[in-house]
Amino acid sequence: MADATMQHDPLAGLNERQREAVTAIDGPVLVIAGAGSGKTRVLTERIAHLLRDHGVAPWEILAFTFTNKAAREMKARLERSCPGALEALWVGTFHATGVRILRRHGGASGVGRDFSIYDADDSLGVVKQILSDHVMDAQVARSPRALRDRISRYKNDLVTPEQVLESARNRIDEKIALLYREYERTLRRNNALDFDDLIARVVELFATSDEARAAYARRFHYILVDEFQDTNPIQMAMIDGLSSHHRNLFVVGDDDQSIYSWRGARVRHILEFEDLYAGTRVIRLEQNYRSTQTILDAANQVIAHNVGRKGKNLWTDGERGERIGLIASMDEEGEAVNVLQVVRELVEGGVKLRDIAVLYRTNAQSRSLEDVLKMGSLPYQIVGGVRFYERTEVRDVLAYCKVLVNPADSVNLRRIINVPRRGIGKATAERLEALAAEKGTTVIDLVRAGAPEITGAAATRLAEFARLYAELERFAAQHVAPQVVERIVEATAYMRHLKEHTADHESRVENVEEFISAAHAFAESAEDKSLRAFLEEVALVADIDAVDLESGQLTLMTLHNAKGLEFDAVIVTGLEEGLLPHYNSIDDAEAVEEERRLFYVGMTRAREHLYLSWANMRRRLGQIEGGIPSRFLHEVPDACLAHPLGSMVRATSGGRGMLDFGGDEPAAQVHPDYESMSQEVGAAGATPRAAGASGTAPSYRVGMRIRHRSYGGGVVRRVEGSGEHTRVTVIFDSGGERKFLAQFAPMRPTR
DNA sequence: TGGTAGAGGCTTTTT
DNA sequence: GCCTCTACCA
Repeated sequence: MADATMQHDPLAGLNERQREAVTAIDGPVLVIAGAGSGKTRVLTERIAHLLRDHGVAPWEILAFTFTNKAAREMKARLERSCPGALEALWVGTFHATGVRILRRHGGASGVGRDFSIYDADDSLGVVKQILSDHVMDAQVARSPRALRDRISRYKNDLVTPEQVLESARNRIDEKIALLYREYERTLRRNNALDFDDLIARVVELFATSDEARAAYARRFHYILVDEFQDTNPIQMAMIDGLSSHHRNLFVVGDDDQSIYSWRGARVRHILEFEDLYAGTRVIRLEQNYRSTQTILDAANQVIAHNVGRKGKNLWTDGERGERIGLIASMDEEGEAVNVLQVVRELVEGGVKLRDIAVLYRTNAQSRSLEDVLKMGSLPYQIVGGVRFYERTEVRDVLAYCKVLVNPADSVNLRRIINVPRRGIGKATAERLEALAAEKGTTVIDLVRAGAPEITGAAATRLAEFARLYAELERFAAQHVAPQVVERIVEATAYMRHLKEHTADHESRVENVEEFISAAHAFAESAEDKSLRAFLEEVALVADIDAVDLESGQLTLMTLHNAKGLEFDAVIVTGLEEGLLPHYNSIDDAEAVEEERRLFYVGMTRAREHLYLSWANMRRRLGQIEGGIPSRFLHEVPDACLAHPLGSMVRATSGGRGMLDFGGDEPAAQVHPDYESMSQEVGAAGATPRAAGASGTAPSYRVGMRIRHRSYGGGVVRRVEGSGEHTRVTVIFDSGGERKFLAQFAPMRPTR
């Protein structure tokens, strides 16, 4: 063991508190880990310490992370510090771990081992199907989405349909309880589990079979939980079922970073952990290794406005650092242009593009940023928004896969039975479903059996579909995931369907191709290359899992997605009343505190440079609304700001125009003199500012020949807008057509 | 049964 | 402002 320690000492380079956390082996431990205090490191080193210095076997350890990405990274780090034998170590999200347990315990969870995993969209399909099959109160049926969310909340709070029914106070509540019950039945009939079930069924399994529970509790001697502040009751029940026996439960979290209460997470779990687990050792990590003192001071001051917290104060040995920049803009487009300008200045100042993040409260805010970025030449990646696997064309192909793996899946069968169109209309589909219900069989079995009740033209078409399905089924039985996916696309002539029936078929075809590539990529790395395994991976991936922070691109994402990440420079945008804090939270003191935590999470992502941005006007749902600078801005001490907030607010409140910051200033500073800034504002319409200090952008005319740094020569086809909003559409000699923002595009006229 | 146009909802955040 | 669903007609 001495040798092992020589190779890698898990305790080297840790501070006293971190060391204490790593070496507190037995019994419950609660680590309150402030932002940037090295909690990931503590978690990994603790596992390494258990493995190397305490003779713990890898299969005795179970660690829960918040994302698959975090799990992957933790495993990679461990592979470096203690190579080998990590196969047996369980590190994953609650959902992924739930699936692992449920696949092993097949029937115990009320579904077969080959169950489908329903995502939010599938669940919504179930709710809609129930609403259309059963005549429901108009009031109940109004919002299927809200109903689905409500069912999800019930499940996360361990509330059964029966309990909802008992506590129902009116007819509507009763109807909802019945709908919830029917939803659960439908899922079982379809041999499907939704996201919440992946954890709920494990809890149920533990409750009904003490044998199963004890087997896991005995196996996993050491349980670790990351991001503990974001666990919800059902996850807590799972943790408790696994650890109540030996009580070797190590949880790490930060009550100030609890931002998932809407998903049922309870800060209570961290605040009351000591009461739940008697004899808990509490360790606080408050030394921050990430941010400058200025950023920490600002974040500390902001979060101090919250009442419901344990209280902590982050400090650092490091530099005071530069002050926080403010970006005030006229509207969201101006904000986007200013943000791009600041990014350019940062890059000129030596910050790498991949170390810069632009954060926002809602996905919708990414649009204006993206519009501007598209026309510039900065490579960027957007995390989230319309998710890849939620696109119609991808879901269609996915639905074929799901039905092939689990033929009882009537929701997805309904999706594909007439896609591409094959003349099996709504009437026939509903007839089949009614027949199946009547006979106590499944739709697919009726299709396979040829359903004698269906006659005429519909019968012929149904027979054709049955033939197609049988062929795919035969093929799927003998081939791996990528081959099956390709076969589906081919046999259904899906690409032709896209070309004939959709307007934007080019990008749709690309998406389907990307889906096929994803299947190939999966098959290259996965051990189990089956379609079922592929579907499982697809179901559990989150957008953030795919983010490549090494890719050299600027990253745009929501504040929620930024949790756990860090960047040299962070720009938090949309700091306006109504956006941050959001409208839906503004009237509720507790909800506002969560919004403040969200802001706090955003601020503490930054290592050196932090910018806060707001706009005076913003389009929301097609309406233009006035933006009042967020109350949170006023909570940042003036001493931390590069400019007094008051002057910046006054400068923009008249709505005179977009503020422009001088390109000659060092990266961290906004324009030093707001008076001169205002003058520039007045002139902004006439003379666009070029990026950096290179003077004004060239003026473009239609027909002019240009040369672009990346795309080469081309001809100007259109010129729109004026001043810094000027957009130029260029047809390149290489064939492509592109649109640029004149002031930023690296191109010039050639004659 | 399939195509189209208009209405209506949505957007807070996601495993 | 955009997407999805519904109603109605061919």
